[in-house]
Amino acid sequence: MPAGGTPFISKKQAEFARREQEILNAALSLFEGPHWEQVTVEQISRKAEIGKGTVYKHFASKEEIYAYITLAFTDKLLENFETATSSEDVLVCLKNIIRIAFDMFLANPAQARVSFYCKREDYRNRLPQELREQFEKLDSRFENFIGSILTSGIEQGIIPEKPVEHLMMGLEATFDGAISMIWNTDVSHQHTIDLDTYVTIISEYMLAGLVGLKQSSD
Amino acid sequence: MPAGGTPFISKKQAEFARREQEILNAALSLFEGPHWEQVTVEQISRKAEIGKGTVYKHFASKEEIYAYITLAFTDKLLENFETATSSEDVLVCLKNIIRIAFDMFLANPAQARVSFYCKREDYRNRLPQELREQFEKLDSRFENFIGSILTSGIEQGIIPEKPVEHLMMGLEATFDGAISMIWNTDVSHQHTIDLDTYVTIISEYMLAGLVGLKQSSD
DNA sequence: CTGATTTATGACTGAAAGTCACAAAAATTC
DNA sequence: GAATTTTTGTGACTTTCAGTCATAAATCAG
Repeated sequence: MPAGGTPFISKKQAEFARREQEILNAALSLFEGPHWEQVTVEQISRKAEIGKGTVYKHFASKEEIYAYITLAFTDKLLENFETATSSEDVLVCLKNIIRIAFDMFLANPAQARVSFYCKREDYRNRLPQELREQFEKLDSRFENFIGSILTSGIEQGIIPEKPVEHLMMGLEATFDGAISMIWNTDVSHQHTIDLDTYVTIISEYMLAGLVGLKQSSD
Repeated sequence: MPAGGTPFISKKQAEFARREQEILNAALSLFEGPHWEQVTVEQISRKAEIGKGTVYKHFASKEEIYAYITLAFTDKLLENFETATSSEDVLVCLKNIIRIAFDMFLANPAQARVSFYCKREDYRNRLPQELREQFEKLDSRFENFIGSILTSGIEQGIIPEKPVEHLMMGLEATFDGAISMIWNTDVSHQHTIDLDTYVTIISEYMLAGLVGLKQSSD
C-alpha cells in the first residue's frame, strides 16, 4: 500500500528496471562492432557485470533483447519524424523525413542493424504474442504517419493518385535496400563515393520515383 | 595418362563431381522451407544419403555451400538477362530485366534467399580468397551489363545524364528492398495485394525514379 | 592376392543458447 | 531483531550444431 512519499514503484522494482536498461546498453555497446550477430549472451552479461542467468530473468531469449532494442529505436524514430512535418510543402516534408531516417540509421548502427533483423517474418513468428502485437502497433503507426503525408500530397496534386500503400511500398523498399547496401558493402569503398552523396542520390531517386509515376498506366 | 577413348576425368572424379551436385541439390531442397537458416549440415548429409564428414570433403564449411549455390544462381540470372536485351527501347529492356529478376527470385526462393545472405560483407570476408574473387568477378559482370544499358539510355536522351553508378544504386536498392519485403512480410497478407501487382508497382516505381530524376538538381 | 592409396564415416570436440537447483538478499511477521 | 517467507541472482549443466579426425571401407597397382 503506497502512501505518503512512497512511490508506487518500490526501490527494488526500480533497481530491477534500471538493470534491465543496463543489459540493453551492454548489448548495444557490443552490437556496435562489425560481427554483432556473433555476440553471445555471456558476453552481454559480463559487460553488464551480472551473471548469465540474470539476463534470462529479464528477457526470455536473446531475441527478446533484440525486440526491446528495436521497439525503443523505432519509437524514437517516429518521434523525430513528427518534428519534421512543419513545412507546408509535402515534398520538403518527405525529403526531411528521408534525411532523418538515414541520419538516425547511420548514427545508431547498432540499433539500426538490430531493427533490420527484427523485420524478418520468421523472427517475428518466434516472438511471444505480446511482443508481436507491439511490433504490429508500431508498424501501423508508421504506416499511418507516412500515409497521411502522401495523402495530402495527392490532394495537392503533387503526387499521382495511386493507393498510398502502393506509393509507400516503393519508398520503403528503396530505403531498406539502400540501408542494406550501406551495411553490406562499404559504400565509400565499393562505389567510390561518400555516404552523404549516396544518401542524397537515393533520396532524390525515392522522390523522383514517387512523383514521376504516370497517372494509372493501364 | 588419358589416351584413346578414356576421358581426362576418371570415373572416380566424375563420381566425386556428381556427388558434389547432389549435396547442393539436397541443400537446396531443404532450403525451400521457411526456416532455411536452421537447416543443419547433418540434415543435408542425410538428404544426400552420405555421411556428414563427406560433406566436408567437398565443402570446407557450411558457408561455402551457400557460396556455390549463389554463384550458380547469379550466373544463370545474368544469362537470362542477356536474352532480354533484344528490344531497341532501353526502357522496355529494363522493364524486361526487372521482370526476369523478380520472376527468377520468386520462382527459386531457396537460391534467392541464399544469394541474399551472400551479399553481406561480413559473410564475404569469412570466405577463402578464391571464392571472394569469384564473387567480385560476377558483381562486376553484373554492373557492366546494367551499366551499358543505362549508358545507351543516356545517349538516347531517355535517362538523365547522371553517373551510371548512381542510377544503378537506386535500382538495386529498390529491387533488394522489394525482395526483402516480399520475404519478410507475406505481401499478400500485409498489404492485401497479390504478388504480381506488387511486382508491377515496384517495377514502375523503379523506372519512374530513373527517368524522373532532374538533370543535376544543384 | 597383397599391400598402398584414396575416400567415406560417424563418434568426438568446442562453442553457445537456454535451464534450473540452489545461494544470497530482501521483505515480512512476530 | 530473529525467524520465516519471498524474491532475485548465479554459474554449473543440458542440448544443439558446426567442424575435426582416427579409423573403416573401397579402390587401385603390381
